[in-house]
Amino acid sequence: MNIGDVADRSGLPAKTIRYYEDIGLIRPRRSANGYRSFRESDLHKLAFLGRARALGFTIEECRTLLALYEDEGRESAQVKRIAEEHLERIDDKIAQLQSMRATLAHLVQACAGDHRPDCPILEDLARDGTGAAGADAPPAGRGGA
Amino acid sequence: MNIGDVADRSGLPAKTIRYYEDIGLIRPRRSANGYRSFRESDLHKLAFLGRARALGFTIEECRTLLALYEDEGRESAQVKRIAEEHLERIDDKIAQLQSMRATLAHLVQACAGDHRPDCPILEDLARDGTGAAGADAPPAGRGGA
DNA sequence: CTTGACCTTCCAGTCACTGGAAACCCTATC
DNA sequence: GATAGGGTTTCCAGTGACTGGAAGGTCAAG
Repeated sequence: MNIGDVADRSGLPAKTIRYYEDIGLIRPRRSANGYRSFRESDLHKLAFLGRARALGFTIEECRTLLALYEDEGRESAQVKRIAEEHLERIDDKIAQLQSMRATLAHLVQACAGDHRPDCPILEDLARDGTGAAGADAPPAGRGGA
Repeated sequence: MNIGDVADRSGLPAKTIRYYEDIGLIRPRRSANGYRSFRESDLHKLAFLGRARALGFTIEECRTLLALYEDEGRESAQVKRIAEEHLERIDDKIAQLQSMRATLAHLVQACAGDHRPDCPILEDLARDGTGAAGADAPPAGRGGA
């Protein structure tokens, strides 16, 4: 198979497949003309990678998962640990986005959205929290990170 | 104020503040010794930017929001539109993460996580979905090798 | 005069691609 | 044989929003 075929069958862009070869995730052979020549096993790996990426695993995690997949002597605990860590990351991200969402939705709802300049959204963004107040100002750590 | 002061008071790293100057978000003056010299208004802008970034607005959106903030003749509708678009992006992202989360949580739950190699997580990642099913699969034997 | 904290610029790296240029290869048609 | 059109190759550069680090200038204290 040439790269276009595996791109079609794996759903990954040819560019991405070349990139995956670049970083050593796959090692397709070469035909006499210099074209990459993919075997079914390469396609299989690429599909694996595509699904792992779709679940949000990083490239390095994908590399590890692929290695575990090919290691008959793996322990499922190794795989599970990676997945659990990733799950935690996802949960953190969701929480962060939901917090953003709540604040933003509140502001959007409060904004008239008409021709007048008064805008609660801008007012909130511009509110003073620089510790430049008269008294001592405790740093109000607000959602970030 | 020097950059360290505004960094402390805005909560932004000095590196980020320099970067914001680089891309034209702020324009601090310079002291005779070449140091950046920040006024209260610069600090105010940086705090504004910090909060907008914490809500997930892109740098370009921040640039626009800042311009609107300084434009007395703005219409709140302009601000609201930006915020609403961003809110939609956030919702999309949350949905995507929740879908990942659901799949992953299911797999993690199904995995024994012990010393044995059998692993539903790997099995799922490796499941065949390459369109190479047993029935009609014309060999794509084209070109080279 | 030295120390150490602060500041400066510039370059490179992050992550996972993505776009584009210039050139080569292969097949089909005229 | 020429040409057109696809597919493929490599390499370079850019994305977003910083972040790390090197090499050096500035300043106040001791």
